[in-house]
Amino acid sequence: MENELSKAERTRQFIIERTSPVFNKRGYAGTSLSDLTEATGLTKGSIYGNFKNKEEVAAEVFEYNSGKVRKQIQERIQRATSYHDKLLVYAQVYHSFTRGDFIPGGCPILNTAVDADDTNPLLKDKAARAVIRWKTGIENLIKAGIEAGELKPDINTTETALSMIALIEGGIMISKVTDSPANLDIILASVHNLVDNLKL
Amino acid sequence: MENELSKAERTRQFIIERTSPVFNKRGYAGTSLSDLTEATGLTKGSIYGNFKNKEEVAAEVFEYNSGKVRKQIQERIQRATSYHDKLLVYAQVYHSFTRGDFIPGGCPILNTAVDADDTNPLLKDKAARAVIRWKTGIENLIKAGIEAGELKPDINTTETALSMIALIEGGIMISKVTDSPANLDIILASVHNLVDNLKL
DNA sequence: CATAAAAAATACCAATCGGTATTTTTTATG
DNA sequence: CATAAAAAATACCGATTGGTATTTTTTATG
Repeated sequence: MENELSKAERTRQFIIERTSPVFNKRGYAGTSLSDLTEATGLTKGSIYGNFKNKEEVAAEVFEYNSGKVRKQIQERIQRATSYHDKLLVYAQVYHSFTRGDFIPGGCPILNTAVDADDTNPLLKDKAARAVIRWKTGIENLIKAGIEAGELKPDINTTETALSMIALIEGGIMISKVTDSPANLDIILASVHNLVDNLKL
Repeated sequence: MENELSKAERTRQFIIERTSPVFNKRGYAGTSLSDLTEATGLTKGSIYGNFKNKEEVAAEVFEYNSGKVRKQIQERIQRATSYHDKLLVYAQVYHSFTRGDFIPGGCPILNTAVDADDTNPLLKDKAARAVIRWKTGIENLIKAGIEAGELKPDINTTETALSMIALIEGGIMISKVTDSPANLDIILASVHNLVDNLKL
């Protein structure tokens, strides 16, 4: 085997990529094996040769989708110079997310959390870890901004982080269900304002 | 027929009440006909004698669940005297919602919106209307509070209403998936603060 | 208390569900 | 280019899906 990725690994990746919008739109119970064969052009035998079961595909699809969002955000945060601008990234990226088809079906964390919290412990745990990782990331940015003398030293970091995430996720839900990207913009303006108020 | 409610109407109501937690927890696709017969103790024939299909049960269950939440909130808002206190109700009621089993499965608007927005137009529309009704209700409270000389006259009512809803719904998602009611409390403190800042 | 209507249960349907065992095809390598 | 291993397709499984037609039971009323 000369290739950097084995055939099996490439097919796994192929299945994940092709089925990722299906799981994100239809949820775990709403996605059937025939949805997977249809999306990939492969047969059930081939899919079950590469994954243990439907749940394993869904789990890897979640990692793929949430990782895609996270990397995009991280990239923009790294490019931003001030901590204020880094935090503002969150008020900006979701604007474009909801318009184009960067992630068809919307935020995978929101979708998976709501889909799985009463039904699928594995997926629920993955969604929970994604939320906590996100929260910790924001908290660390705020703390670093405070230490850099850029942000107010008395900020409640946890409350700020949780509120930013809640605003964004709630905003995505509202804008998607009402078919109104403008509703998300309005809520993102609220996030923008919240971040502005952190400045010294 | 002497009774105020016909037998058929009583059975319909019985089916709705018994299956409401199932739909709210498992979602539309995740709820099967046998879940419905199990929850009610009735047979498929009986259920289909009272409802056109599964979708009609789910639709009425959503109205039942969301109406239950709405009525509870309306009651508390009516009891509050100032507009400030009326708005604060939103920062208070969800505290208890997430703890006890007032609505097993969490907020039906959030659940149905995320569950249905890419799959079921009927349920999506019902969830959207519930969101818009909620938003309008908050906007009207703020406007009335301004006219009463109780709140700042330059409040962006739409932004405030949408942000409150987003915070609450995002907060419910976060607290449920992380199994941490405390996370919701923290976010509700943010809602409280937001409402306080509306005061003159 | 007979009777008719309404409601619920029974019995059934084709289609699809998630999953597996086996066969065929593709792939890499000596 | 033969060969063995890996991957994909085929064929199959019992169970369950949403839904319906029919029969039985319950209910209200004259």
